Amino acid sequence: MESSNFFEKVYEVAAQIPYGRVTSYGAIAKYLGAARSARMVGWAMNNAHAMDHIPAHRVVNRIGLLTGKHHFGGTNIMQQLLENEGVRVHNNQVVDFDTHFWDPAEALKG
DNA sequence: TCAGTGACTGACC
DNA sequence: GGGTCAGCCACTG
Repeated sequence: MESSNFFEKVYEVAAQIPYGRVTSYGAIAKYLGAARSARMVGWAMNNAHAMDHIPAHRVVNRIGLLTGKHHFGGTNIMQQLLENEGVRVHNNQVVDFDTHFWDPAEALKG
């Protein structure tokens, strides 16, 4: 509701990741003013797993590595989801990560 | 209640 | 240039 909680904000940011784009845990954490709490973003994503409107597969680590793919119930579900959106993934890593990178600080700045 | 763990990151050596 | 350490905070046993 008020999104006063850190997790709530993480959900809102993650939910606004455009189609075919990806971002990093640190980027979200930094946008929320908690760059040191990138782990919390990861944990939030784990909780976001229950959220249907949270594209957690669009959130990867700072180098575009699909570190959380094992949390999708499958072995390469996360990769398939990204590839389905036009995001090339190779060796569990997003290809041209810098090109597909979506910075919430730039898109949601205000 | 205490201690360990984790979908990370930046700094240090 | 690559490996290691510490910090961050919530959840579980």
